[in-house]
Amino acid sequence: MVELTKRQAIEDVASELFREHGYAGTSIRDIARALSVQGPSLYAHVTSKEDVLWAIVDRAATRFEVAADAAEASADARRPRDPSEALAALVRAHVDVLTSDVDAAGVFVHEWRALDRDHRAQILARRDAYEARFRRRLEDGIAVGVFAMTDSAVATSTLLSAVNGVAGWYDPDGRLPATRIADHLAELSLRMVSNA
Amino acid sequence: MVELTKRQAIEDVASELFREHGYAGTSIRDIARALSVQGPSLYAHVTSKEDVLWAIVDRAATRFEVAADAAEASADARRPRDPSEALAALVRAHVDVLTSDVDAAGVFVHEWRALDRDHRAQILARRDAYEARFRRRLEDGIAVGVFAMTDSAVATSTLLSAVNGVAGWYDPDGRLPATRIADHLAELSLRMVSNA
DNA sequence: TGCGTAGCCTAACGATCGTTAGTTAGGTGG
DNA sequence: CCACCTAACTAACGATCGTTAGGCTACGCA
Repeated sequence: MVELTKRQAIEDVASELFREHGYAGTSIRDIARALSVQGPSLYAHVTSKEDVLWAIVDRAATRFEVAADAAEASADARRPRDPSEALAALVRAHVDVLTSDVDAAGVFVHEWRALDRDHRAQILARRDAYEARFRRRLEDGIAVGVFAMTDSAVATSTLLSAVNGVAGWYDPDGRLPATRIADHLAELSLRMVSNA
Repeated sequence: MVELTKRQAIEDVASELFREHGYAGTSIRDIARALSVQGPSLYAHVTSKEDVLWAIVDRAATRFEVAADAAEASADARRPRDPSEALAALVRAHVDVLTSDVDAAGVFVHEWRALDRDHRAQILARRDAYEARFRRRLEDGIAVGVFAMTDSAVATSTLLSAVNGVAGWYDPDGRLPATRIADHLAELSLRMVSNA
């Protein structure tokens, strides 16, 4: 076991199981079994099953937000007012986070519905804010003339669906290294919205 | 009740619930309650819960396949050996099927993991064959020089993730009619893979 | 009028769910 | 050596799961 704390080990194995079988399709005892422990033993480290889901989703969301902060800051410093550069940086950052922990990212993308009302509302608001970053860059590009699309809202959703799709097939031991995939997705994303 | 048979009514309401809460997160009694009926009453029309999921997924898969058949035949008849035309037709057909029954399509896209071994293997094989149609058109386009991309496998997966994303936000009563969305997705898809 | 039968009902089965309570074993510091 | 604490354990709770069995009711047709 490479984890520092038992709590972290629980979240890691829960991420894997939640991603494979879904939150509702995974029992506390399933998680415990993967850790060679009896079900009720987990409650020494965890207050509820939903608490585990929330920890995973919250952490993943934060990692996406922090990576996007860094990407935008660096892109704006390197080439100010260049929407292509900014969008490419956002996409690469997103794919980096995604590939660095596919399980947690997959849970973040697909299992937020299972959160309770408050947590779900909270995560939806953050997801909206995150999407708005991408849309803003698209609209900057339209204003400058480097991007063109029929509807920026549809394009934003489609772009994020495209990049999130990586969580569905990325394999850490696969043919393509993560950086190559990030570059590729940035290329596809840019072409998708670029003017002519 | 607009459905012809009770069985169809069950599948319709099950599609909605499976899409919203997932297969594992939906009980037989949940489905029955939505039909104002007691849980066990459903077993007069259904042999198991998995049987309902399989009916929904199988039917959705068939609708995608049939629509793709028609789209490719018509595109090849109208403009033979035009990969752009063929790809656009495939994308439009896909989005048409998706928007004509978002619930069933959403279940097909996300809940196939919950199928039992045989059904899951069956659906994965058909999904691979379906994806291969898109990839073939991409590679045709590369050969002719109208398309260009680093990796056709990655581009195919990304393209299908992008169009499947529509299932996540499409609203029949929303701002955009389905045909407009299909056109838009075709536009974005074509630009994503087109050569310069 | 009588008979099938279609479609629902209630009762109940064993299994499993998330979770609580109380207990035990093993290691650490005085 | 003993007190303590950590982290696991077993037992059990009420609820709910998918599913089976058997009965009641209302309608179609002779």
